[in-house]
Amino acid sequence: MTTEPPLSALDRLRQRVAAQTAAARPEAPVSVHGHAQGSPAGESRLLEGLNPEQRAAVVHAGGPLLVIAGAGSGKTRVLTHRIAYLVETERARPGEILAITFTNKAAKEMKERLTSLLGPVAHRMWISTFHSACVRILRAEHDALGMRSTFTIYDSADSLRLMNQVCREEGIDSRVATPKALLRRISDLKNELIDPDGFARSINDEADVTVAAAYRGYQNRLRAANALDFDDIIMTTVGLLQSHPAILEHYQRRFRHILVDEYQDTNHAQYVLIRELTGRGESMGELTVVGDADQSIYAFRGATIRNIESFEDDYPNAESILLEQNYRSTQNILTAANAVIANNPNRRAKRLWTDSGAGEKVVGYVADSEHDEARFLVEELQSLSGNRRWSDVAVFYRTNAQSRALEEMLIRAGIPYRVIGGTRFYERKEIKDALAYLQVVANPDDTVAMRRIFNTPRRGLGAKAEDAVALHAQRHGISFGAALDDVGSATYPREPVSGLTPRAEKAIIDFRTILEEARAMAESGSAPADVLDSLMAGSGYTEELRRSDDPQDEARVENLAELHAVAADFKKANPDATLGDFLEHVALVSDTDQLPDGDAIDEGDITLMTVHTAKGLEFPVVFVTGLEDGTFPHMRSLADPVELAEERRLAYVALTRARENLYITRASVRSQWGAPQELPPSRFLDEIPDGLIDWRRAHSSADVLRRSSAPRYSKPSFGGSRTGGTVKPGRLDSGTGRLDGKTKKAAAAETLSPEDREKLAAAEAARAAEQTAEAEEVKRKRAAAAKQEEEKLGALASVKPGDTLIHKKFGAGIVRAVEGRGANMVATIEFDGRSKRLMLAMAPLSLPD
DNA sequence: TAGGTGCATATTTTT
DNA sequence: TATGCACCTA
Repeated sequence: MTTEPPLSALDRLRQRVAAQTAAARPEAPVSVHGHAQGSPAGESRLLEGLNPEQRAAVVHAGGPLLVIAGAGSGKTRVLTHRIAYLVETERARPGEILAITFTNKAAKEMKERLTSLLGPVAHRMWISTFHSACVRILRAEHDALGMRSTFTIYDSADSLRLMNQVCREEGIDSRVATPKALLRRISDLKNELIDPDGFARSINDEADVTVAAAYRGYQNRLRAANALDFDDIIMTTVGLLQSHPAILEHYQRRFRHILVDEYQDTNHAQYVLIRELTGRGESMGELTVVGDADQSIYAFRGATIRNIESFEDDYPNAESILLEQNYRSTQNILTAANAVIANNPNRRAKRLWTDSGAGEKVVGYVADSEHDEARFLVEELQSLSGNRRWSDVAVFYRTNAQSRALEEMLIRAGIPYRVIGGTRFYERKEIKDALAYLQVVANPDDTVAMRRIFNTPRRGLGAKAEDAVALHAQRHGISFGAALDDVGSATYPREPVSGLTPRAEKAIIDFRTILEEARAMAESGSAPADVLDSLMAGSGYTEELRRSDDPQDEARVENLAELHAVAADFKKANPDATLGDFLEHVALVSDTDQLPDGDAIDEGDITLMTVHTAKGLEFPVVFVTGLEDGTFPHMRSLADPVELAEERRLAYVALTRARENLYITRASVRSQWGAPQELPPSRFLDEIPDGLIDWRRAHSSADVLRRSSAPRYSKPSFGGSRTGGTVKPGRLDSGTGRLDGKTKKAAAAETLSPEDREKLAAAEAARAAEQTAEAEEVKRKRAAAAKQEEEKLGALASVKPGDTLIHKKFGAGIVRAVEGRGANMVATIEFDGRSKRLMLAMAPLSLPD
């Protein structure tokens, strides 16, 4: 990102013109105004090749502008060209521009495009996500907030830990209100800009009293820890601007031009933030928002389509421009997508079209199982392999769990792939631990991080020691971290922490020393990676992982090495960066940002991701899998028309990612956590006109059996119904693309030295011997368990809705529903107002006497 | 206090 | 299926 692109003819011209105009007007160093080479006289090159609507959006001046941009209609092009055009025509200086995106990746892409259009002056613009922009403002204005600039950003896992603490300490019964549900509520409140006081005033039922207490307790603790959660970042910024007119004016003056991408995904807080920054009346800044209500897929996070739908009411003199011409997909793909989205009620009519021709039909396949679906995918990939690069292909699914079956088959076929998202790097335990160490170094008051690592790795500090320190902290109104300073000796007027064994005291003092050393390093400007090393070595964290014989811990060491590399890279890209900057980067950057950027890959891998992650991307070949009612649309949306509409928009997003070839597949039986379930076709499939689909297989085996009035409950047959096309592993060149975590491992195994390989073999032999001994024991145990289970199942197998069962913990409950069979039988049971899904084989359930 | 076991819980989606 | 928490025991 820091390397500058090579000079193009345009660049050279730009520099020459810039030199001329700079002499006349030092304010505008980059104007290419008036240059007319290769374009109609007097016309900017930035308008070339735009259709009339796009052009209108680029040149629009004056009042607020709403660009409704259908999928693939050249939205990013319009945004970047509009910004460049503003600068070129001298209506704006680069420093006056604030462009907001939702993802770091989109921001990065926009920066790159603008740099290539305008040159390095693009760096003077603020092009960032809502969250980074707000953090930047908050760090600059921390004094006005009464916070230290070293504040920590809590991710949802940190928030959850903190909420658990709140529940424990405030005596909130976590069965009445789970910490997760409380956080959900609080997040909604923050997105609506309602603070604890505001909420307390509006309470009207008993349950809200708990929420109010939790909210207040949670917020107080965040403050005490000098920390903000994700939602706070926006809400606090809005609060800051609203309560400090001088600061607000400063930013209003600075950002004369505000552009917001994906406006349909803004929530109320973000909406207000933009409104405040834009200002009103005479001095109002120029606002451009771009979005597509049909692609709003983040309502669950507080996004509201209302913002885009009522833009014209919010800004009465607004102009709207509709971009319907699609430059991405074939007409068949667009017609399919249009047909699906047309089923959503109350939407503003919009129909994408293209002049690029009908293209191929959409290919459909009905599989018997998720394995069969994966096999179809692999077979198609193999037949494509001659004329496509792997990186042309993307496979989408509704939920991350679905990637598993696909991955297994891809591995078997030797097709290189990468999974975006899933178990995120930064959510791994060892990474969170390591970051907690760094966080505590940067912000000693960060209680969540401090308590996380207090006894990690184990240093003999258990609950007792932790309680003693926490009590001391509470008694003196200081943070947990500050309380550690009072172990052994203390600063007047405080006394030393009491209630610690000498052993615990020693352990704490050692722990403190490690942190102090690291803090000294950080303050003297050491690189974050070096601070990390010092902490991991000093605390014995890496050592403990290395000694462990859990194979997972080996991967953990590798992950820590990866984190080290990330820190080193960051330092390289930002030489002046502090430890705090690194932590901020990590907190605000998602794994989605590791998506390969277009041309950076040659052969590459195929890409697997959720539909949400796919938003904003495009691929020549797209597989949309799992089109079953219950999978996509998701189970939880089936009963609610509002949620179902969001699922449909999600389907619309999925279909419109495809440029040339679109595949849609479903599995008639899919196993979700163990139990196979038969699922009907997705309603979205029915919404696609039949003539558009080339069905390779239109019915599952179960369908066929049922039709020929075969016994209803024959076991669904897995695969086997298709002839030919057996998978031949190794038939394909698996590509020289970059390696992801998985392929890397395989590569490592191949490059082992002979000695290492011998060692490996010996270790494996020893393990095998051990295992045979263990296996006997395990077999015996398993037989006993099976017998027990069988006895229990025998008693419970006939349970049906309406029956009463007794649970060891929850007491008597009424069975509401029963799913699955045999060992996988799951019952939904209602206990005293709370309903639980329990596995009959596992749960401590018994029949009433 | 550590380590084992049992069991509940989860599968939406993310800055 | 896999993970993580809560409880119990050594």
